[in-house]
Amino acid sequence: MYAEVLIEYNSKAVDKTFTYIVPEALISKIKKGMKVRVPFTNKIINGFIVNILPSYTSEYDLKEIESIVDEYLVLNEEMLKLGSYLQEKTLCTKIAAYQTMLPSSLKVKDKKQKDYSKYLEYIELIADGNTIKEYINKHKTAKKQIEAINILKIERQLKSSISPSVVKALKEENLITIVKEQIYRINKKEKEEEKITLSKEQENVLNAIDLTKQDTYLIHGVTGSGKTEVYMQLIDRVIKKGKNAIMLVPEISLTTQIINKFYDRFGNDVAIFHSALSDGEKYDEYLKIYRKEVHIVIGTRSAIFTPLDNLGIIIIDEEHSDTYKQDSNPRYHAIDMAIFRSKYHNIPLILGSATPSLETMARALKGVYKYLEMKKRIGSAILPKVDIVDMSIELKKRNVIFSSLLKEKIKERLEKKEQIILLLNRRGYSTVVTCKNCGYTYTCPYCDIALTYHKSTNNLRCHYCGYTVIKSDMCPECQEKSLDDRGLGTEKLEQELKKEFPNSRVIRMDTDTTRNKGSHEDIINHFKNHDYDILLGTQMISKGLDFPLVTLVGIINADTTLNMPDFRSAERTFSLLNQVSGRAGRSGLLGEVILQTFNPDNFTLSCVKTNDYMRFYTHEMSNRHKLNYPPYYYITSIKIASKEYELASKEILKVKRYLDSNLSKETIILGPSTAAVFKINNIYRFQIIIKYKREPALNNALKKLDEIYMNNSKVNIEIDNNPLHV
DNA sequence: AGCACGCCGACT
DNA sequence: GTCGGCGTGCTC
Repeated sequence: MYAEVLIEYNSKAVDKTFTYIVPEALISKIKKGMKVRVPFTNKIINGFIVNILPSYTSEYDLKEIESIVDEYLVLNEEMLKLGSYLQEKTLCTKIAAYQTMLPSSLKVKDKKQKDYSKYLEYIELIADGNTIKEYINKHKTAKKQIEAINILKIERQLKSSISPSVVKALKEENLITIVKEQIYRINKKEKEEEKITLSKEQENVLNAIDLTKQDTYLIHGVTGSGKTEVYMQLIDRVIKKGKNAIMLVPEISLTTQIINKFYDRFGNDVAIFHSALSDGEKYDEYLKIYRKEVHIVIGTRSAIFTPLDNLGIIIIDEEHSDTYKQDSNPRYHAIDMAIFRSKYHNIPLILGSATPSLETMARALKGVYKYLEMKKRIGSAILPKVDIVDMSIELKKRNVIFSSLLKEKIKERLEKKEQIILLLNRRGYSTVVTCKNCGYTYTCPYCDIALTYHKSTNNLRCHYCGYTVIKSDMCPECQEKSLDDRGLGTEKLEQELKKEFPNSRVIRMDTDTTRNKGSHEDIINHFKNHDYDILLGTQMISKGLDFPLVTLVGIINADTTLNMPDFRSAERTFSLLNQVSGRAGRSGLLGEVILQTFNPDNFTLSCVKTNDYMRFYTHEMSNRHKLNYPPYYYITSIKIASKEYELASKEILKVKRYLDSNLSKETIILGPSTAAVFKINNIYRFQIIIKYKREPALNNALKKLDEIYMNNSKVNIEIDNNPLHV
């Protein structure tokens, strides 16, 4: 017997199968999808069996498989197919595709698999009554030992509860034994039964979903409309049919409240997966799945690969979230993988959001996805009232950070003992130049995106098409010397807040204050307990949080996201502001939102004010149509990276020429231009953007380009299909 | 990826 | 005359 094996070297040069002889001893055990160790050149390394051949003839002198890594760790047929789909979609190596499908703790690092299992050790009495009596009579002076024996007669004890010297003595006499029991790090929670009455809208959505066949549904429900309850009802029905469910959430640490709801409802039937788990915790959760002890998996992006068989439903909450696209290789989108799996199992895929991505919405309106709507908040809660404040007027009153209105409202809430959330989305990595006086931002006349400032050359560039303009000292709009390329940060805001409201209790949540494990949860719990009055933070405060006492949301500067140099900045702004606004007034109390901006007439912001997704959608779609952006066109970005500036700029031109002559006339090839992050670690990056509606030649062209640079150590190529950030 | 082989420059 | 630079190609 022979086996085709993929070598665990993530390199294009060895991205093919190598055939090995299956030794006699392994023939009965070997399976497709198994991880094995094989001799390769002069080393023993890991590999994956992707195929088994009864016979094989070769000019090579074939070697034998050395051993099996783990008999139980087998990628099933579905996973093998999903892997090759992933590879095809992202052009990554085959081995990288399979590796991303396994949790990192189960990847074999080097020689030996580490034992991640966690145990509790118990001491049990094993000797019979007579032996014990004899022993006690012989050792009347050993008080501690006798005491231990008497306790153990009643019940076995944790090893740690008895002194090691006593244990040693009793063990030597064979009176006791030590039993190791594996435990899970994340433990069972008891179910809490509660009576649920569904709203009419929730009922309607549930009834519209057919669990017996594949369909992709979009549940478009406003914040607080009770989508989570719908998910739980669906999962409940699926489990009752004896099937399993996967639910993806954007970031678990930010959605602890949802997780807790699931624990309350389903108890120990839930396994969770996210990057903040330790390797051991991941191993335990994986084991629960492997042992078929759980029916529900909740996790972030990579949880779409959990090898649950007999799937009954896949749910993707907050489907518009950027976190579902991996921004390193392989650059896959969880929704694509979910569609593949739902088709494989012939089961429904549920996409849920208050602000669906334009791509998803367009598909829903075209009937590709089934569209379900939830327009009302549950119970007595109504959507908050949104006020827009023009900061350029406030600036003249010397209100740099807080407008008079926001100050007044904060004071009011503090007096009423209600809570406040303040959002300050710190400027991203791109340097966008804005006028502090009038809010003017440099934008590209051709691509309608913000230009990026390059300090070294003092000019502004469009990294889509390469348009360049010199930065002037004065604002081209209002002629004031007030152009600024830096923004206000959360830390500064916290200080200002304490100055302005010295008696308020302020807690800050951003990447700096949440670095430690569990700190997210701590902050959320403290705020929920009303230990603090004001929660201030970046966009991580916008997701899935439910604080009944929050009645005011302040958006310090709505322009930071609006001005990101990306064609999706309006969409992201709408989604972010809509979500954070949705944090206000979730119980009976009326919520209010104060939105500070230099662009009070901005269309996106006006849609946030009226909470009008459809108006935003229609307008933004016509923009996308005019400028040939998704969902009207697909986008693929190609980046060339090299330590040598000259070489990189020369190679990107070659790529451009290649594409020009190999792609159809209808396809738009933009650039080359400098990439958004042009120079990191002394590596220069140039990029080309391809926009196309239908381009059958594209995949082959990309594969060719990939091959050309495969063995080039000086130049690297990065290809991203449907990039999130261009 | 990792390693061997191989073909040209500056040294004991 | 040799040591070593890294470019090229191969690994079942």
